[in-house]
Amino acid sequence: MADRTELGARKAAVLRAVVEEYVRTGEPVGSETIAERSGLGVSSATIRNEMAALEEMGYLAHPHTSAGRVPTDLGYRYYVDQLPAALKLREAQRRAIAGFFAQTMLDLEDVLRGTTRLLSRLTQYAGLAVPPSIAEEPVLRLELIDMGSALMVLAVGQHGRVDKRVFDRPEGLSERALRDAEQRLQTVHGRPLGEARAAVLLMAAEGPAEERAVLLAAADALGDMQRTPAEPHLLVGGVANLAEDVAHWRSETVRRLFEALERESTLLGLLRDAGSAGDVSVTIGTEHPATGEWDAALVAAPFHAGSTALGTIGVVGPTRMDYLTAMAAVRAVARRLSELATELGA
Amino acid sequence: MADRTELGARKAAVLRAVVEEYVRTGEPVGSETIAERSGLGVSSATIRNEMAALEEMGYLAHPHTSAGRVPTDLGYRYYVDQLPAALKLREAQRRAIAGFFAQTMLDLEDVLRGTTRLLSRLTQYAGLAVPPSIAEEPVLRLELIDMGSALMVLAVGQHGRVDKRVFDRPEGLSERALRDAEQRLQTVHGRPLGEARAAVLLMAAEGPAEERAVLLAAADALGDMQRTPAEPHLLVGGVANLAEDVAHWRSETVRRLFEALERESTLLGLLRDAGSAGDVSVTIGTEHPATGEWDAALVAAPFHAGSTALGTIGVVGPTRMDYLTAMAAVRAVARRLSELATELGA
DNA sequence: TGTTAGCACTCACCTCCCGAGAGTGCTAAA
DNA sequence: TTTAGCACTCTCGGGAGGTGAGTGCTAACA
Repeated sequence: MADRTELGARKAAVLRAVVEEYVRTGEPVGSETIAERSGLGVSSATIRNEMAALEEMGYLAHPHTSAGRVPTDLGYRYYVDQLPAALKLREAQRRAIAGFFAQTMLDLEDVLRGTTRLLSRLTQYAGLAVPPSIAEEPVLRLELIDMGSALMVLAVGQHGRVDKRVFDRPEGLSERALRDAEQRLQTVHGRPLGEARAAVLLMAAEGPAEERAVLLAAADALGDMQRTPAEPHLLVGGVANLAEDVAHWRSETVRRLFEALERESTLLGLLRDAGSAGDVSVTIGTEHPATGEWDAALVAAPFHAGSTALGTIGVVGPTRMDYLTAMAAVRAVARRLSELATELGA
Repeated sequence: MADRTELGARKAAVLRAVVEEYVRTGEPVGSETIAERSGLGVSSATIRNEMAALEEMGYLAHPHTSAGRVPTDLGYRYYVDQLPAALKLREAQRRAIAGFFAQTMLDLEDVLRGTTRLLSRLTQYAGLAVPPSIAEEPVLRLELIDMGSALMVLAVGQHGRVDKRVFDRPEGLSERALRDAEQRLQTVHGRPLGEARAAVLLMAAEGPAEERAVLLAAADALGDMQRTPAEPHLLVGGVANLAEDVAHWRSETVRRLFEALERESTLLGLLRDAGSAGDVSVTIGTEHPATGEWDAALVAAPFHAGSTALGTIGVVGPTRMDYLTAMAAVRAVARRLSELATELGA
C-alpha cells in the first residue's frame, strides 16, 4: 500500500477536488474541471500529470481511456483521513438535530428509532442504530406472567429495554407456587442477566420443590435472552433514501444489501467493530468483505452514558458518499445522543 | 364498469391465458401465442377479435400498435375473481409451510416475524403481518417500574404483546407510595386497555393523595398506548425480494413503496380493510389510491384465535403478480396460523 | 526541474438510418 | 361466426458517421 503521508500538498488537493466533484456530480472528473475549480492556479496539463501519478498510486481510476477520473476506495480513504477533525454542519442540519433533541424523550429505544430517521434525513442515506443489549446491562426487574397454558418471563433492563420469553407451563404447577416464584423473581435486580440467571438457578436449588420446575424454566429463558437477545438488535430508518441510488447499483448488489439490512447479523458485527473505535469511523467498499459486496460505505460512531458504552449509530450509503456531511452528522448526533443517554441514566 | 359475468367462456379463457402468459414472461402477449397455448382450438385471427373486444371492455391494454396485449388492473381483477376457490399449492411449498409450523413456537410475535419470511420465500414478494393490537386485547398485567429519575408503565397483553411508556417521576414521590401504587396497578387485569385506564383513574381519585400524581401519569401512559400502540405495528420480511423487480419499476414508485413500508400507517390501514373481508382478499393497483401509487398489488388474509380476529398477514408485490401462488400461500399460511393461535390462546 | 501550450489520438455517446420481425386490424371468403 | 390473407405499423437491434470530452505525449518555456 502507498504511504499516505507522502502524497504532498498539491496531489492531496487534487485528490480532494476529484472526490468532491465526483460525489457532487456522479460523473468522471476531467483535468479541466479540476484546474478551474480547485483554485490551485495551475493549468490542466499539470493537473493531468498529477492525476496520472495518483492513478499510478491507486487513488484514482479510469473507467475508459477518454473519460475523466473516478476515486478508488483507497482514494476515498485518503480523502476521509485528511478531513479536518472538526467538521462543520450546515445551519439547517444543526437546527434539525437541535429540534430533534429538544423533544422530551424518555425511552431510549424510541429515541434511537427517531435517530435513524434523523440520520437518514440529514444524509440522504439509510440510518442505523444498535441499542444497548439487555444482555449486558443490569436487570431492573424480572417478572413472571401467567398466560394460561404458558408462562412468560419478562426482563426489564436499566435503559428501559424489555425482553421476554414464553415457555410451557410446568406440569402440576399450583397457583400458589406460581405466586411465590413470581415474588421470588421480583427480588432479583441490579445485576446483569448472567448473574440474574445464576441467582434464579440458586433459588431453584434452594427453594421448595414445587417451584423448582418453574424457576429452572425461567433461568433457561434468561439464558436464552443472553445468547440471543430480543430483536430489535438493529434499527434501520430511511431505506427509501437508498432507492434513489438503486438505479446506479447492480440489482444483485442491492439485493444483498437489503438482505443484510434484514438479516442484521453482518451489519451488527460491522457496527460493533466500528463502535469500538471511540470516534466516528468509516468503512469504505472493499476495505471490508461485507461493504465490498454491497459497493457501500458505512459511517458509524458509538454513544455512551457517562463512561459506559451503550451502542452505535451510523449510516450506510454508496461508496460515492458525501463523507463530510455523513461524518459530521453522525458525530454530532452521537454526541447529543450521549448527552441525552447520560441524562436519562442519571 | 363492464359487467363481469357477461364475458363468456371463451373471452374469459383468453383473458386468463393472457394474464398467465404475461405474468410468466413479463412481455406483451400476442394472439399467436394464445392460439397455440390456450388449447382453445381456434385460430389467431379469432383470438385477435376476442382480444380487441377485451381491450374495448378495458381488460387488456396495448403498449403500442404492433405489440401484444398486457392485462390492465381490471383484467387482473377479473382473472383473480374467476380463480377457483380451492387453490392448489406446489408440493415444495406445502412442505415449507408444514416445516415452519412444525417448530414449537410459543410467542405469537416471533411466529409472525417468521411468517413474513415464510411468505416472502413462498411467493418471492415481501411478506407482511399485523400482530394483534394490545389496545384491543385484555391486559394480563400492569407493572410500574422504577428507573431512577423516571418511571415505566408496562402492560402485557393476552397474546404476549408488551407495551411500555416511560414518564418523569412525579415530584416528591416517596418510595413507599411508589410501592403501593405498584401493587395497586398489579390488581388490574383481564380488561382491555381502555377499561384498565379507567380503573387506574378511579384509583387515582379514590386512593391516597400521595399516589395520585403517579397513578394519573400511569393512566396517561395507558391512554397513550391506546392511541398510538407500540411498534411493531407492521412486520415486514423479505423486502430484498422486491429488489429483483425494482429494475422494472420507476424509481419514484419504489421510493414511495419503501417509504410506506417504513411509515407503516398506509399499509396498516390497507391490511386492516383487507382483513375484515374474512377470506383472502386482493387489492390491485389503481383499485386503491395507495397500491395505485406503487404499481403494486396486495394479497391479504386475516387470522384468528377461535372466533376472535387477531390480525392480518399478506404479501405485496408488483401488479404483475403470480396471484394464484400468492393467494394460495397466503390462505394456507393464514389457516395454519389460526390453528396455531387458537392452540396458543387455549 | 517543474510547468505549460499544443496537438494527435481514443473512445463513449448520440443520432440517424435501415432492415427484420412481431403483431395488429381489416377484408373477403368459407 | 370463423378464418386466411395481407397491408400496415411500430419497436428493436445493429451499423455508420459525427461529436466532444478527455487523455497522454512532446516540446518549449521559466
